[in-house]
Parts: sequence; C-alpha cells; structure tokens
Amino acid sequence: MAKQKTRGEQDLEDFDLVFKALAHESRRNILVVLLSRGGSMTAGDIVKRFPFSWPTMTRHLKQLEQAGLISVDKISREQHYTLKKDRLLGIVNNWLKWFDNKQ
Amino acid sequence: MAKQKTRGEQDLEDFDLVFKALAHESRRNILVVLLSRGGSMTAGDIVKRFPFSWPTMTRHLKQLEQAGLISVDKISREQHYTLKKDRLLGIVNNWLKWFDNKQ
DNA sequence: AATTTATTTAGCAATATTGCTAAATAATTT
DNA sequence: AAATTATTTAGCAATATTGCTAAATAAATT
Repeated sequence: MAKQKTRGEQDLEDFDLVFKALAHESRRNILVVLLSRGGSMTAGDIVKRFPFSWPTMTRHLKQLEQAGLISVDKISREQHYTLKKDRLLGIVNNWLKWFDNKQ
Repeated sequence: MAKQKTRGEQDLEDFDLVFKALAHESRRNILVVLLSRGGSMTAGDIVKRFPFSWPTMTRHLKQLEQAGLISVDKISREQHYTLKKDRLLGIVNNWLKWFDNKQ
C-alpha cells in the first residue's frame, strides 16, 4: 500500500513539482504558447514553435504533465496536450497566499 | 555602456531569476521562515533553522538576493536579510496574469 | 595585539538537468 | 504488407546545481 499523504504533504509535493517545472524558460513558454493557441495543441505543433529537438520537447512536456500543468489525450497517433490553467493558477496562488496579507 | 533593456526583456529576466530561485524547496522555505520571523533575520539565525552548512546557506541567500526576493544590510559584522514580499508577489503575479481571465 | 565571532570565498565531488542522435513503437495510408 | 507519419524511449555528453570542508576576511572583544 502506498503511504497516504496528508493535505500539507500533498501541497508540498505539488509546490515542488510545479516550481521545478516553471524553473525553465522554455517550459514556461510552452504554457504561454498553449494558452495563446486556445489551450490545446499536438506535440508536433508545439515542437514547430521551439528551437529544440522533438525528444527534448517530449521530456519538457512530460515534466509539465507530471506537475499537473498540462494533460494529454491520445487521438489516433497524435498526442494532444492541454493547458490546465486552473491548476497552474491554483497551486501557485496557494503558495503565494502565505505572503499575501490581504488573504 | 551596458545594453539598455526594454520593459519586456527586463520582465523575462526577472521571471527567470525568480522562478529559478523558487525552484528549490529550501529556498522557498527560507522565504517562509523570514516571513514568519517578521521579515528580517541574520545569516546565523537563518542557518540555525536549516539542516545544511553555512556556506551552502550563503549561496542560497545569494541566489535569492540576485532574484531580488530578499535584500541584505550589513550591521557591524552581521548580515541582516530582509524579505522583499512585494517584489515576490509582484513578479510572480505579473507572470500569472497571463493566465488569469479575470485580469 | 591576539582571540573570538560572524560570515564569505574557493574549490571539489556527487547529482541533476538539458540537449542531442539513433532506434523503437504505434497508428495510418498506400 | 510496406511505407509513411507522429511520437516516444534509450543512452550519451555537456553543463548546471547542490552540498561539503578548508581557508579567508572582517568586525568586535579581550
């Protein structure tokens, strides 16, 4: 049985995955590109807009997915990646809340 | 003469420094500890609350400072580090704004 | 002036991250 | 069934990050 995580433990793990994912400029840009294209794109369309190889992009996308910042759907042989905007805003704001008086 | 940066270039540089600084759990925790102690602490007081060596802490603090998330004042032989909460909130929110409809 | 206290700098080793190319897989079209 | 298209996996090299210890600096105390 996997150890059950408390609310706070889960949050800490989320913060870590999310902030690590956001630490790389290209990954931040992938999120912006997804947003600007309506939230959803195939792997190939994303690759076209960045200056690195497909395998490198695959890895960046996987990191974003593991952080829960994007989701994937396989449609025939294409992978459709979708921005999870609410989770991005939710987790980062949840951390920022610590510092925000007006909370 | 140093090249003059446009508004957007400066923002991108800020985002990069800030998100890189926030990528490490201990550095995020340093900010929280500073906050919980009223915003300002000496290097030695910070070191006491973390499980790593002073030189390692010095480096983390320098990264936070370069990101503009804390400032330093030398008072006699002590270094006083101060949380720059407004800048933390300002820069992260400025990036998040891209994703926030309600903006 | 010597010692103590507070802290940084230098430099190394271990680990993690990033980027690449080549090969593999899996679905689709010919 | 062979070829094409979309994409991932494997594995390597370069670079960056993190942590450490030892040495250096700088101010204060004895």
